[in-house]
Amino acid sequence: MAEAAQTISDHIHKMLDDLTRAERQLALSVLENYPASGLGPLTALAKDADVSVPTVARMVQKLGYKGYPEFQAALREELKAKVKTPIAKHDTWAEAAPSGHILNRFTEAVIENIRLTLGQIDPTAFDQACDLIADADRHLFIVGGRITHTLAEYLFLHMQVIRPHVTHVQSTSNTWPHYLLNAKEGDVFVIFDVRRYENNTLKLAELAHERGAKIVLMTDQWRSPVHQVATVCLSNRIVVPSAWDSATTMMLLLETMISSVQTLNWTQTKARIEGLEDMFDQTKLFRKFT
Amino acid sequence: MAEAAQTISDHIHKMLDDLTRAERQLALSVLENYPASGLGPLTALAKDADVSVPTVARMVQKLGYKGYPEFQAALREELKAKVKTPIAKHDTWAEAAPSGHILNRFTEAVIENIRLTLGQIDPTAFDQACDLIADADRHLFIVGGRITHTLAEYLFLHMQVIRPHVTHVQSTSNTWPHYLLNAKEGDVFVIFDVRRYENNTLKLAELAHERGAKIVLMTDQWRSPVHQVATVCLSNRIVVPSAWDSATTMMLLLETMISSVQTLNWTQTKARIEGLEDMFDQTKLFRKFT
DNA sequence: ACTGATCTGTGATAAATATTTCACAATTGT
DNA sequence: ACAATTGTGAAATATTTATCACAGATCAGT
Repeated sequence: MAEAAQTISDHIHKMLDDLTRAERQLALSVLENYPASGLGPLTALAKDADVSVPTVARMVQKLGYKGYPEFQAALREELKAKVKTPIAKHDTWAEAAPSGHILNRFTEAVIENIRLTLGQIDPTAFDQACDLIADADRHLFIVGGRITHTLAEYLFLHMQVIRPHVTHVQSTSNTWPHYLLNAKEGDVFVIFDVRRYENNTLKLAELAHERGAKIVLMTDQWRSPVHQVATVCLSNRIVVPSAWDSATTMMLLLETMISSVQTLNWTQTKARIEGLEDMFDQTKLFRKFT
Repeated sequence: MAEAAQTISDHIHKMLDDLTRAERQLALSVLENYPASGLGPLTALAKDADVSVPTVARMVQKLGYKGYPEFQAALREELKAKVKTPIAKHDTWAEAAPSGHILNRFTEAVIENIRLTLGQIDPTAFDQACDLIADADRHLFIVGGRITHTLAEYLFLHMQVIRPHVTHVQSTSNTWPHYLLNAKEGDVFVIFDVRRYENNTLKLAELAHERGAKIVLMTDQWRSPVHQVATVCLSNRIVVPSAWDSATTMMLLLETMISSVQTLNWTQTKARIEGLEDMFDQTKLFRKFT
């Protein structure tokens, strides 16, 4: 046990580079629900990680143990030690960092934001927003501000794959009035607006509303003035220990929305995705992953 | 084994009265450092509790298990569940929605991603990354791919405020070689690369590495090939119930990083922020329509 | 203090499982 | 096409578990 004070989890993590693919797959599986999985029989672990028995035997030795039983014994020792420590509270997310470390403070705040945001969300409103966004008969405009335009673009990138007739508008640009000319009754605007609320965005929203468009607003807990003309308003907690606001909660909601919308018209979407993947493959834009 | 609802520890406690002296002695030893001792071999447990082997076998059956292995399996299951529990107390995040609703399923997955990502992150590496990014003497290049470029831009927007000499590079664009010409030894590249990994990004990273630049890599749990030339590699869990991967965990890490970097050179940053705010006000960039 | 019933440990053994290791084929990446 | 990796199936080995008979210990009640 020359490996000093580091946990086996650390050790495995450090060795990750020296492991081959199957071994790494196994290692990640061990870490997945650590340490329980490593305490069962070797064969069970192999099946769980979807690798062969010899692979497990090989990796354990590569990690420096004489055999699987010795590895298990080490795990048990660690578990025994860990339980004894009264700091078993899970307020440390990054276990290797002190609880006052920014990693833990920030994560704690974000989780709290998520809890509060989700706790007061109206599932009906959420579903309604998804329905609107999924409806390919409506042109979809996605509007972001100075900071939020990255979120808007994230949504745009995905919607572009899922459905036709999507436009990304930046409210800080002076070209958005041109886009608005094309908007007709029943079209949908997804608008991002958090403090400090932007006048451009409000103006855009009002004009869109006048033209009979539906508005889905993604805002913060104090709600942008846009909410007065919004059909659906989803408000997020965004306060974190930082000089900035957090977009993480909104990102979560956004991705949930993307997942939901995609499910809603999967049949129509599937072909689009496959076509796109083919095109990417053909142009070799990406490297095939395995 | 109908006692599904309660923990094995509880169960043992309850049975304590029905046990004989040696069995009780054994049971207490099991509870002593629970559950580690029960996960080793039967003989070890017997010796540990200072009872005989048959006593262990007898007690296990008295507890209602078919044999010692089954008892161990139950312990492992409980351990597995327990590790997850600190967060799982929020069975339903969106209280108004059924637990099967996508809002709850998705959030559950993201929280799990966060837990796993933070759990295996190396705070030293994280701090090192922050130090590199905070160092105004090094030019900072931020590189994103097709999807990740929104994250890259999010980082860029903030870094632009916090420090000078920041450049946003899109690896999918064919203009990035021009940026690379300006990179000199000691400069820092923050590179985003998740599956499916992009060849352009890898090429860019390799060239940057050759020029002596430091590379901070934000990638997924399988790690982009860029990690071979990276100074710091931060890997994130990204799997969610969706056709796409989740960027939420990475966003969290990113914002934590921004917060940390900003704190590191706050004195230098403060003036920049104030100056910028003034400029926004003066140019009325956001008030055109008031 | 005695008795009888119950509990417990010993040592041995058979049965069951788990581990380790082969050689070789299939697969993968370069 | 070559080298490295990985899986397969099997067999040998090692370990663990379950159980037995029996002897000693314990204890309650007389």
